[in-house]
Amino acid sequence: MARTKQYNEEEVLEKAMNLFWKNGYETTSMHMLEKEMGINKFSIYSSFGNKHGLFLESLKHYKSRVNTILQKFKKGTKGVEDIKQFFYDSVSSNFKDDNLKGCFVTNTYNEFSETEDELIKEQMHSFMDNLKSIIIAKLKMDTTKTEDTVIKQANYLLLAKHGLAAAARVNTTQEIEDYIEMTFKNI
Amino acid sequence: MARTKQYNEEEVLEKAMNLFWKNGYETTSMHMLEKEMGINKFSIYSSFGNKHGLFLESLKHYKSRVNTILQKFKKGTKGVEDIKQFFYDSVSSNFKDDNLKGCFVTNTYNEFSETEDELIKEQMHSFMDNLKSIIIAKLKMDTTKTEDTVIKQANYLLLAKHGLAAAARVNTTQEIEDYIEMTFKNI
DNA sequence: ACAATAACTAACCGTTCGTTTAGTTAAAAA
DNA sequence: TTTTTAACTAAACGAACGGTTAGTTATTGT
Repeated sequence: MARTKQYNEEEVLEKAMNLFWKNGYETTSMHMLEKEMGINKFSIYSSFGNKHGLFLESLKHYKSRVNTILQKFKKGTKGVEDIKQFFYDSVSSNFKDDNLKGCFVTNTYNEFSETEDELIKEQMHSFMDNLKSIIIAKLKMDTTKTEDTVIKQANYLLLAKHGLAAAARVNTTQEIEDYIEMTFKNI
Repeated sequence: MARTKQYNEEEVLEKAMNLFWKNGYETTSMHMLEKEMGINKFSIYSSFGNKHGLFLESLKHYKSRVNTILQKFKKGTKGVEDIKQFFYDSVSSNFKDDNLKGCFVTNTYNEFSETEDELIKEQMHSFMDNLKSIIIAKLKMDTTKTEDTVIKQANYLLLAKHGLAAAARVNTTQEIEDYIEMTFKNI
């Protein structure tokens, strides 16, 4: 063997993820990534292939990070109350260090909505489908709801979650809280 | 005087607006604008200064176009019912010619949320503030609501409208309709 | 100690970006 | 008809983009 890597791939990936999360794909340049990750282009390309590959890995890394919240959500037994708690958990990470970046998946969903990038779309759909099925499961815990009501409410909540993630970039904690409370008033 | 312009400034601005609306600011290149507007770079620069100026004019043009809907909204006398109708009016234009572009102002709001562009932010805030004051006026038509309730509901609806505009790019007519109906169940 | 090899640096690749400008064309004023 | 001047064309500008590569450095197994 030969020389060992002087950087930790997961560490620099975390930094890349934060930059992509904040600025989106197109706005983040390789130059910015070099500076933020603390390694140069050669190292980035040898570790992640290209900018697109690095972005995909950042997305996957993000998904594995939010998996903690998602697992807690899945395990809940309180139905609608779990969904509401999940909403709160999702935005709370945003207000930790003053970085209002929204949800990385939702941001990406919006930025790539007009493109034909299959790899990105696959990541988006798997995340959304998973989320939807969990929401449906929670709603069905209330056995008085009809199948039709469950579907309608699930669609509503998914859209509300989408909007919440987008709004989390620009709104205050209070506005977000009011929004969540109001959203669950009639569910 | 000398030679007359062979293009109509408002006509080419309309085309530029549609391109910016669909793709956002950064993704839209001057080359694309040349092709779409049907005039070349020189003409664009002499009429609109630069890309940023053209974008600002496109935004203003958009705002004057949606002013029709906004005036109708303002004139309404049915309170909450007017707000709901405004939500429907806002998304209906999207489904006319299969172009799911959302709301141009909201798209811009999201794209520029991390920048320091004062001119853009000014356009955003004037639009949002105006919208909020109209919503508050409509809510206050129900005199049984307390001031606190009005503010909370106004914030809720503003966020819902924001989310709706973002979702209009990716969701189906049915999902959008369900979302609006469900949104107003909580008011 | 030394050869092998992977990690590194830095300069450079071809494109495309937004913007400018030299040169040409055409319409209005004289 | 001639002069003036703005509208036009097209080529070029420097900077930045994502990506590559020749050359150097350092660590490993022998």
